[in-house]
Amino acid sequence: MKRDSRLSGVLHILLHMAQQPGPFTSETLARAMDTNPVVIRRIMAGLREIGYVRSEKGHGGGWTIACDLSKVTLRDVYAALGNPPLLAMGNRTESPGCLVEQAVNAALDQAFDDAEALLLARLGEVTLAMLGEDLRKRLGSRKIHDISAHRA
Amino acid sequence: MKRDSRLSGVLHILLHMAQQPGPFTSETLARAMDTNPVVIRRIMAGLREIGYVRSEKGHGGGWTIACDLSKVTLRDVYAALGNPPLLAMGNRTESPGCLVEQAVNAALDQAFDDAEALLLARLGEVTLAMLGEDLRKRLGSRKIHDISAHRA
DNA sequence: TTTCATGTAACTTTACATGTTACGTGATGG
DNA sequence: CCATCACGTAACATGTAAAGTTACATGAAA
Repeated sequence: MKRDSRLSGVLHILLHMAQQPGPFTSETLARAMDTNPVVIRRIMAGLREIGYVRSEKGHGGGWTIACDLSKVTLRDVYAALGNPPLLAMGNRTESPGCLVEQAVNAALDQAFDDAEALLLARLGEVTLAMLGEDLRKRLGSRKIHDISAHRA
Repeated sequence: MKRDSRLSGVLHILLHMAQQPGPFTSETLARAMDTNPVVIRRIMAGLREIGYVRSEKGHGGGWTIACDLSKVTLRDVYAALGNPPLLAMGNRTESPGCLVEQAVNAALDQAFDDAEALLLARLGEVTLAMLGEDLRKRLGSRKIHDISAHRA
């Protein structure tokens, strides 16, 4: 299975956007992320519906952050993506008639559920603002990289 | 990505085998698991190498449990499968030059690593013998299902 | 020496994230 | 008003990995 990197991707985008005034076109963001504009629009669609970002068409259009970064957690962003599966493993059959399989599922589900809960809790502890803070530390004296400067 | 169900599958097999004396052919196990004999051999291969099960060719051959069920944990079985990925999500780039992506990775890795560690710990707490105990409770008065009875 | 059962390679199928192409919608600016 | 820009979205292509299938070799038992 290919690993789902949408959460990683969308956070990358948001953090870039938070570093300088927008709006940003899908085209610009795609160049910075080394991917396709349509992919950007796809993973941003959920955030737009919830209102974390806004998008404008036409000249001077593009994407803009429309939320309080200190109020939105990584878990919120994950939810905006539609809560995709977190674990790469699962049960063979979800509601088996076989008692043996029921026993196996019960044991695995306990471990799986615990791990999922912890992961979601951890994501819920980190806000986008905290991510931005951490980035600022990493930047140190270095100048911020203007993603709009990328030209084909 | 399709969900990996090998751990679920191999546990199902082991638990079935623990309920009655062997050996069991891949054919028989495949029928009970509603899958293909080759799939059985594949997921059992790792367990054989470590010595949790043995396999014999020819007449009267098949698979036999060759370990102390109270000594082998679900984590051990998982390891025997080759430690496949646990999480369905990951970072876009593992060693990014972009500082923004580094900040994102750092935040996500912390959550990911914690969740993986917890999952492995939970799997390490459960032995195959404990699974068998749980199964016996679920069986209650019911008679055990003889998987060898399946006939095409 | 025939039959049975595993061992394994090679191929097909399925599922899903990602990438790409094409075209529609609406906003801006001349 | 119409050409351009940028998003919205459907449709299709690609890459990857698990699961399923076929084929055949190896070795043990009757």
